[in-house]
Amino acid sequence: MTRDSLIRALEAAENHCAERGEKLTPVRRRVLELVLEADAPVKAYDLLEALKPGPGAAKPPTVYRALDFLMAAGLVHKVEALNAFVGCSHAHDDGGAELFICSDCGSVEERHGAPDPINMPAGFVIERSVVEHFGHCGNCKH
Amino acid sequence: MTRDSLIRALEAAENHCAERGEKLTPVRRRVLELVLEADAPVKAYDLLEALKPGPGAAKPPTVYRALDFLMAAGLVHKVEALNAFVGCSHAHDDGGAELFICSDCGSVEERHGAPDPINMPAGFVIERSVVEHFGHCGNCKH
DNA sequence: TTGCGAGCGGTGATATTATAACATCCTTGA
DNA sequence: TCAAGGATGTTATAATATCACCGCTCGCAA
Repeated sequence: MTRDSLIRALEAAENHCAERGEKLTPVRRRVLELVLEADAPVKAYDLLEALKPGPGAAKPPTVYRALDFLMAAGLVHKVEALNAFVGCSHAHDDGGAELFICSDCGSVEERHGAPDPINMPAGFVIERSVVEHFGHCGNCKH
Repeated sequence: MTRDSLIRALEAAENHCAERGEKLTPVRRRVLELVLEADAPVKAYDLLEALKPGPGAAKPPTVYRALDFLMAAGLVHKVEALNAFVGCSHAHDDGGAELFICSDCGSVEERHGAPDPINMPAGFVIERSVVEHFGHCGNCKH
């Protein structure tokens, strides 16, 4: 992600939060920035490290609270199978995304609006879906 | 799961391992039994508890090794979003399953053979997919 | 101005999940 | 018998996540 698009994404995030009547506070903004800067899913404790260049080091709850907020706002997604987080420049309030994660370069592509699965058990009503595909992206193909 | 079908599942698992040139040892068998008995995803440390009625209590690596083996054999699946495990009476060597998990009663239904996602990024080759749907099953529907 | 309440973040402790590293034991086959 | 491999036992620790409590600040209304 280029410097420019990062700045644009942060502004968009700011607006997105404002629309929801919420605040993108400095901590939240900084965490989002770190997640967006990364070119791969980021671990919570790596964020923690990145946040503590000064003496008043951030503690785990700070990071997890920021991540919870950002996830609720649709600005960040959790990669459940990795216990890691990815940023998402185009916020959406719809539920989960479908993620394509390259095991070689770590890049993540996000898709939305997949149709309901076929073969769904009778009567089942989906509330939240976790869909994560691991493999090799076009650039890293073997 | 009824007592009878549990026994049949364990026998099938035994055969399945034998076909693969592997052994369903007592620890592995006991772990599989506990996972199958549960009517909801089970946590590794709950298995650990269940395994230590005696003085020679099981330690975490024991459980995780058994789970790793069972997952490799396709007898158990991990629910990534819950850090929990579900048994699977009909072993399959194909990759991941598509799971439908009821948030009310904890029941898990498993499906296979979903088509490749539409909208896949160009050139992406999927190696492993994690697909977990959370919601309400037919019996618990609101 | 004062007092209140909500939201946010700081802090210390702790819970939960998972693995590393090494020792022991048992089976199998040369 | 002996070596090799695999399975398990054991101790310790790493990695991930949450709890509970505190104090700050801001907006608002009495």
